[in-house]
Amino acid sequence: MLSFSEENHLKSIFHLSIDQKNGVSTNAIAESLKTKAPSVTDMLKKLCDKELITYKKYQGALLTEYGRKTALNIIRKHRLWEVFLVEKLNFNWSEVHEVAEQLEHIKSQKLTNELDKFLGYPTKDPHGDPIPNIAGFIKYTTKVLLSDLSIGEKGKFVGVKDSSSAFLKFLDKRKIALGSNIEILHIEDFDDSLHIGLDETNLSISIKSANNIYVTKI
Amino acid sequence: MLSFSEENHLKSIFHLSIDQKNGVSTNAIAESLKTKAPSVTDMLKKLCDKELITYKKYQGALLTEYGRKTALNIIRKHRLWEVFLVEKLNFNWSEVHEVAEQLEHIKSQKLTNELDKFLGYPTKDPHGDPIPNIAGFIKYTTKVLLSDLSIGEKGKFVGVKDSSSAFLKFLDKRKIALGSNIEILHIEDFDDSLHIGLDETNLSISIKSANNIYVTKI
DNA sequence: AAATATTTTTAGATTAACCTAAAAATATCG
DNA sequence: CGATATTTTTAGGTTAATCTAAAAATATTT
Repeated sequence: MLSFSEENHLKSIFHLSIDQKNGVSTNAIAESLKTKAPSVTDMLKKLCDKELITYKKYQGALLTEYGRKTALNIIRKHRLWEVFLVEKLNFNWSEVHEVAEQLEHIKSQKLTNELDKFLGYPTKDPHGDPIPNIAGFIKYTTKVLLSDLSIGEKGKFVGVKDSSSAFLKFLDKRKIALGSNIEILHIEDFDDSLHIGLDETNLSISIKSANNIYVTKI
Repeated sequence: MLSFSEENHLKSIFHLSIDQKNGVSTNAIAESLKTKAPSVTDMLKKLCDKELITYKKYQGALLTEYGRKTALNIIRKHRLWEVFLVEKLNFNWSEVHEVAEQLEHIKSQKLTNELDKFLGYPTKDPHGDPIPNIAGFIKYTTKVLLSDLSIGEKGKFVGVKDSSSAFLKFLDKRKIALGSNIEILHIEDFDDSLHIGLDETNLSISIKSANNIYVTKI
């Protein structure tokens, strides 16, 4: 039975592995968990003993297949709870993360699978991130950053990169919601800001925002 | 912010206070939490510092008003989650306790209150125990043990005293469910076992079982 | 490639939540 | 009521998860 801290480290390693072929660095994990490097080193040794990761001194951490499955199960729970909070309990997508961080640690296979069934086997969480199925399989959809589109191209808003509360509220205010259709109308030369067509209206967003918005080309 | 252990101690003190006018004893708490007396002594000092209980050496623990409200909030969450598990996720009443023990520690006022709303503001959990409302108010119903009824008296099954999984499964097997109408037909002299009329059928149960079944007289 | 900078690990402390063994206080019983 | 039993506390130890400071290894830069 894993502790909350062990689970959080695994999850962190999983997320940091995505854009990283080699081992995940001690410092990166420490930063993502808001702890210090020595604490992470201790934990890496423990996770290695439990065969959840492979770890050699100074070489960073890599998930084993067992560790990967374990991490995916935690992420599955996190995202299912997020769906529950938004669809059944009137939470906004900007306020689910903190609560899901707690709920993801509840241990009960039956709970997870019944929740999945109750929600109708959702494949995406409220931020557009894919939900691993019971076997740990993730259905990725090809998506690009809004900032990668050229003038005249159109995309459908399918997810956010940084799902911080502040950014999600920013999107709410501008009525940019998952599923919105976005067309690049113009790119400002001097600050790279984008003029976009959003469903029926037009607006302007910064390059920083465009770097946080995932779309599928249409 | 209270730790899980602090919350569990509070809950234990609350439950043990029910049939106890004086302070709750260290040993009783230790037994209910499956820890040892010295661990409880440590925790009582801490809870006293936090003004959740009053505690004098050798005198046992008494909840303050603040401690009582805090304990009731944990119990409220526990019982709401039990309702959720049974009504929405197909759990049996004999398997909800363990999971609710975890879920009761999730910290989010909004979650608790939205869950309450989602469930239609239930007043009883699946074992017939009352659910405190948001203000910590509990609506007690007058109930007696089945073993307190005399021959010829009738009662409606409204709750269990010991809600151990084994006892709940025993009730399931005999189709004794919350809401069942029970009539005392005969009491066996030599072992105090009861012959009862249950809805349309008759059966015999031990005095030990009758001591675990709450009914309202009808 | 040597010097410097950065990262990571080791060493040793701290805190929370538990424990055992023994001492102290309270309760019970003849 | 005094002896004995029980309960509770104290004293001191353990483990998990954190920390700081310093040492060691790796990476970068000139």
